[in-house]
Amino acid sequence: MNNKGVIAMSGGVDSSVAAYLMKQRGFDCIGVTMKLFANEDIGISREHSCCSLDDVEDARSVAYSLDMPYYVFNFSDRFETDVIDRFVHAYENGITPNPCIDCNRYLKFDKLYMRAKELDRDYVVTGHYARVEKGENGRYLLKKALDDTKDQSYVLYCLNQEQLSHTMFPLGEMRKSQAREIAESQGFINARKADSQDICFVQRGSYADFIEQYTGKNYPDGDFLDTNGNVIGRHKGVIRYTVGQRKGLGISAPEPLYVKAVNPISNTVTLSYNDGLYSSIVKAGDINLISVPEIKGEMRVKAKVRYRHTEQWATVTQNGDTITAVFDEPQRAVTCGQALVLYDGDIVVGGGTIIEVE
RNA sequence: UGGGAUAUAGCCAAGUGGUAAGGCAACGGACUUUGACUCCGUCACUCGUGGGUUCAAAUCCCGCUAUCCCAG
Repeated sequence: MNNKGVIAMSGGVDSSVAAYLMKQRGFDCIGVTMKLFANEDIGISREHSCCSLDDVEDARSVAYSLDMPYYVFNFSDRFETDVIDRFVHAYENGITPNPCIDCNRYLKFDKLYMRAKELDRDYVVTGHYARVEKGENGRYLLKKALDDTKDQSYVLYCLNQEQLSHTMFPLGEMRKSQAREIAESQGFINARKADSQDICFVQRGSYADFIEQYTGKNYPDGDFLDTNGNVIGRHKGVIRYTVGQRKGLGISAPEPLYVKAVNPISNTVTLSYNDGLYSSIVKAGDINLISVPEIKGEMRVKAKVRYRHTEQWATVTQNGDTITAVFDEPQRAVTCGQALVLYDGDIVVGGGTIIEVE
């Protein structure tokens, strides 16, 4: 292991501070911004995205002030195939993707990691709020950030042992406010920049508009169904709905209605009242286990079914490449395509993509 | 064209003489490095329509219109 790293710099505060901290620790780092999508030059400005080329100047400025070499890597091909296409296909199939997870899995900790190796650099460094530690059992552990209000371990559950052993998250022990203070004291141009949010490649308008533009397809109207199969209205195309959604249904009822299921085959969307949205059994596939090589028998964990979900007690079992979680309490609007991530205290046990909900 | 009932916001709906509740939907904002959820805010100078009574009418009276039901 050498002490050379590649810092993924988005142009935001966090990755800038991460770069600063690596320098403080005496690492030899270069700053890199991944160019992930095109169409930057047609006047679309995106202030709050995590990886827009508009942010390149900020990243470059910070790298310069840290006296750190800085490059832009064009990963837009890979981003299109591994993030955008997956995103689009998911919605077309009535499931709800989390593109941030794919971007981490395929871009930051795969493509970028490979590039780092080519450059004889052992570490990929990002501004994520999470921690990596070597466990007593010899495995590298992914742990929650100390600042649990900013914890991002959920979107990192895909990292395997090799990746974790070559990953550093300098902000994992830090509070967001501290990061801002450092950026401020260093005079970083982006010290007061707003936190990023929303899907970075959806420039403006809704993700559904993006999908229609991107594919050139038209997703036809169809029926809204109640839980008995009665037609109660018309939907505007299956890609515009996700389980648990309330807004935009346009149907008045005694109580708010929510999307219970999206069925692209029949081109229908089933609606129910809030009561009908709860489920206890969640099955996930395409799993990645971190703290243990496998789950033997039943394991008590806390689990999350979406990024911003407080962990809930569950009992999990593994069956090959799938895990099944039975929650102590039914969970609301568990959605296929989102990740099921398991925690043992601060430690990420592993996770997978939700493929079945009962 | 006999009888009865009902007309309040996009939808449902309270309000029977004292100056238009509430829910749903919609819209706006907050929250949030995924989609959602949630929270906060806005949303009838007006009660089918034309008259009348009254200090005061969505509320009472008369005509008209529309819709529904029962009879034919």
